Amino acid sequence: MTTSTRASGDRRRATIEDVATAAGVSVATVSRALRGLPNVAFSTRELVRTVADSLDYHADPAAARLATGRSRAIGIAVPLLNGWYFSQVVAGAEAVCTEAGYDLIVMGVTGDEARGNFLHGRSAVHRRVDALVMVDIPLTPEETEQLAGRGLPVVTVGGITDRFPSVGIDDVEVGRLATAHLIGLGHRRIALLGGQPEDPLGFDVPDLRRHGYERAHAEAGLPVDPRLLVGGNFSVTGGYEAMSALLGLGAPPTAVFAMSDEMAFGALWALRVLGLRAPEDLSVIGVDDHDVSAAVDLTTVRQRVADHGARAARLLIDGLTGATVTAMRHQNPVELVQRGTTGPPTQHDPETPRKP
Amino acid sequence: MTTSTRASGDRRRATIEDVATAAGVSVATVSRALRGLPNVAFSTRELVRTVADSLDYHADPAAARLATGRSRAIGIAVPLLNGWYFSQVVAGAEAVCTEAGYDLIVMGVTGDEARGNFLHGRSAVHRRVDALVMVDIPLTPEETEQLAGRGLPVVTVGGITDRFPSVGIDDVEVGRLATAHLIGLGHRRIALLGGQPEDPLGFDVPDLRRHGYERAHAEAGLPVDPRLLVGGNFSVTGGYEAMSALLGLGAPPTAVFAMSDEMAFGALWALRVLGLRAPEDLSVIGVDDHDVSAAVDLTTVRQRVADHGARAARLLIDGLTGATVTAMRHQNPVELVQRGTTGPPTQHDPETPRKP
DNA sequence: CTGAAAGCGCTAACAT
DNA sequence: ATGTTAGCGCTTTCAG
Repeated sequence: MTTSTRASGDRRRATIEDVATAAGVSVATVSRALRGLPNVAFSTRELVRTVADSLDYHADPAAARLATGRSRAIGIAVPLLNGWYFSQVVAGAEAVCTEAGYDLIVMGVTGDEARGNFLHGRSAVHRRVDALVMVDIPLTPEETEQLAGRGLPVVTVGGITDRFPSVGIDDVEVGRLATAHLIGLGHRRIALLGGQPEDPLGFDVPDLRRHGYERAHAEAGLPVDPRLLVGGNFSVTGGYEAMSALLGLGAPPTAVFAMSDEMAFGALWALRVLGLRAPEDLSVIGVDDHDVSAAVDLTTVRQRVADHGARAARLLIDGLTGATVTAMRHQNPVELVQRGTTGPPTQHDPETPRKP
Repeated sequence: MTTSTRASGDRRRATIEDVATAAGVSVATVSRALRGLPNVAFSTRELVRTVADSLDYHADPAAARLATGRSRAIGIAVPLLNGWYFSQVVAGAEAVCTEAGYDLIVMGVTGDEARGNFLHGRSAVHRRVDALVMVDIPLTPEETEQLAGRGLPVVTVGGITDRFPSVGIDDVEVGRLATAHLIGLGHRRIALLGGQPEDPLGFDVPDLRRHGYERAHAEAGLPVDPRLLVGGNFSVTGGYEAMSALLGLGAPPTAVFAMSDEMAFGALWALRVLGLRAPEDLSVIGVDDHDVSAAVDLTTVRQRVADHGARAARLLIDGLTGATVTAMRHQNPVELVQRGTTGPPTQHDPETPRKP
């Protein structure tokens, strides 16, 4: 075969000089004309455009970057690119960037080591991007400072720092809303599927949602049973395992609030395996309104995830183009979407429906 | 508030000159030392490294790109970044790129207009990336030529061209495998949930899988009922709608082969809404082995999606670093994962289980 | 083994 | 309105 590395039509790309020569003007004029700068005669501009087109000329971004200091690229750092939530955020950001003529550079930042590299130097952050969106990357105060010290505009999605604007939702409210829904239905033993118990640093979304869960209990004058708080790793299998464990408890819950729909899917899976059903045997509520949530009739707290990414990108691009960012926190609304996996608790003895 | 656009510690970044001066050597030596080039005294190299570190120096990628012509970035073009399949591919590519020290620039290319812009010029393809992976972007022969003419290494994922290496699966086999499974179970009226009937250009995965579906029928001596071939748009809701329509047919199918798990989820959804169940009332099989497929017990044809992206990136990076790409098509294996949504057809009158 | 210097392609003063 | 020119920060001959 032929290696695609050596393609055929490898004719040298046109440079600004080629255009200038062909159009009979100077390179400066070409630059001005093509970028829509003032002080170019209409006819000249037209001419230059035509010539440039015919030569399929486009300014080399690296050269432009070197000369201007701006790269027209924004970076987006996400832990684990797979996972519905993150891909939605990236999709939202991508749409805005593309439409604004910015490139989007995605960087997976998973684990402490990657975060170190990332924050340190070698990574793409360096001078490749004009701005950065950090999606739920936990940052220590020192790291925050360090990043801020880079002089790079940053917007976070999800987490909140005291240095950068952020976009996200009221996570406490999410937890409260979901839990109150369950309590309102009559549930008293409500399990919580959250992040890892040993979550290293302050990725605080799980904590906030748990606060909401606790608050709802407090508002209803209900106690929280700590044995009902388990980690589900925000994944389908994590939810499955956590739910399986919960169902093995002496006094299992009658409902579960999963902090993400993917964990809720895992919970439903665990129920099915044991021959149990939602909401008859146990109610399940998630968070996100994942694409397949409607398909499995999952009650959930919807958030407009793609919009988080879009707003973050918009904020950054607007800031880059001179606008002043006006608020620190950009809160998106959440909404309870009541579907079929939640209902009143059944009155049968909770001990009965163990593994058939 | 303070706009993050004007950050504080905006001290000028160290340049190679700064390092050279501080180390008392020339910039050329710094360049050589830092990039591990030969002909640098061990002690000099150590010195330069230390100084560079202490100055937090990192070569400006744009300047390096300008001088070398290489950007250490690869682009990945995907139609719609959301969607499980694409985000998996991107995740796979991202992992390889990060580990190889390449940036990954994602570009959403949806619709003809975007494809035009993309292939033409303005987009990031231009000189920003050293190589490009095109994920299921339909290309006319002319577009293929045009792209090849750019002299940019390209690898496609999914689709096959006669110009670029590609990675993917045997889509005909996927269709055959899924359909044969159903036929083996005793099904005779098997519906097909595929792409859009009016699919503009040759995004040919749906066609190939349909061929497999037809082949399985042929091998079993079974006829294909064209009324059972419907488009599901590769989305959950598309699958839902298509399945709903199928169930309204005078003689509904007893099984359905959905070309993606997401459509299969939609099909299951439609069944549930009508009070039907899989596999009792109708068997459902998908393709992908989506994260939630196990959770809903969906039988499917598994493909290692993230690996597609990883291999594509690997191929490109290896090619960039001098290796010769050895094959045109890199086929990943597929595998039937038998779960609970497929079973023998029920013998009751197919007319009976209409909407209760 | 190391240094000097010529670019890479573009932008941004500064002329004119 | 347009042209000249000095960089931007790095790599890479070519000398030594």
